[in-house]
Amino acid sequence: MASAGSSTFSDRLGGAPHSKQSLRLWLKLLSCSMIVEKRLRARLDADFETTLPRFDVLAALERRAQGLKMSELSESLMVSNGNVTGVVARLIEDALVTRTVDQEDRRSATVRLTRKGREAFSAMAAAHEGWVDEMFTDLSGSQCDELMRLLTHLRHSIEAHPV
Amino acid sequence: MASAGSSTFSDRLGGAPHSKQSLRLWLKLLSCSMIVEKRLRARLDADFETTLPRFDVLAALERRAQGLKMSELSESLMVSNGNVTGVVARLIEDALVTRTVDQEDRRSATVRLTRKGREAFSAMAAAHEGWVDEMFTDLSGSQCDELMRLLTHLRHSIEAHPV
DNA sequence: GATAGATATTTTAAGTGTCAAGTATTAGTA
DNA sequence: TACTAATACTTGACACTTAAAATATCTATC
Repeated sequence: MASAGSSTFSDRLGGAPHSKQSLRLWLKLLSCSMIVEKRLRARLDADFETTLPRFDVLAALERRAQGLKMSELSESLMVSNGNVTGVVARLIEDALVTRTVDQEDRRSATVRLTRKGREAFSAMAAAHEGWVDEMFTDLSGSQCDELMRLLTHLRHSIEAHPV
Repeated sequence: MASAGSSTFSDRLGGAPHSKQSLRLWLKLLSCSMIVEKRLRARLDADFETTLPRFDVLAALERRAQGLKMSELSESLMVSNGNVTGVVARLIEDALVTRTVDQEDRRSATVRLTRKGREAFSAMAAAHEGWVDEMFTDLSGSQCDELMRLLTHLRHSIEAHPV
């Protein structure tokens, strides 16, 4: 009693095939994340005249007083090396970070927050947390937990199935 | 018996305050969507020598045989007008779409898939659906449903609370 | 020590994205 | 009809993004 094509059991019960369901879920996930991202970008621009990538770099640095190498930054932010070069260059212009060539290994450089950078970031971070909290307000604590659990599961699935 | 700061009931039971929980959830959501997006971009590039924005434009057009205005495209893709201009220009170079000035209103133009565009898209769409399905494989149908339900709820929350 | 290969980063070229300003056209109105 | 305002879109300036090539430096080996 094989079913046609690649469809499975659930088809015959009127459910969409898994691939269609996955696709719809992916589009929903993407749209949620795009909307939130757009909001955050707009607020960072309006309230702090800065951008999300700049904020992300500051956030990564804030967690490490001893600074981060360029390559650690790009790995932690999941972006390319060349990308970080540009963003950091603009942060240096604004005196929010410093870039020091490592004397043990002169190929590599360490990026650190300046005092001004730390102060600017702490104001932004508080506002950022507030914006997210506001947007997520209608999710109860247990709904957040459940969503977190399912997304963790999803990430495992993604990582277990590199396409 | 007021709690300190802006924390509420749930704090005292050892849970994180809602804002921290929201923030963690947001970062998880973002990372899932970034990973999937990166995978899709890489596969579109490797298998079809194209990009996600191009694919998105073709997908929007494929649903409407009569074509879409530039402004309908930009609204449907949630990007700016100027952005669509560039992507469409490159699709025209590849003869995947046409752009026709409307004779009733010569300010506006309609973009349509060519036969070549339709054929190219249908191959890409099938592959795209397969990639997503593969990455989401470990989510059961009911987990997909639950995730979809929670994300819909989240989107309502976001839209009800414009920051 | 010289030289080959590995590593850390920057540079380059092309695409994507925004906003603001500009252009062309249409619609409304005195 | 002429003038104003609104609309649809493009252009320009800048930021972000990537992959690939280039640069600088270090490491290992002969």
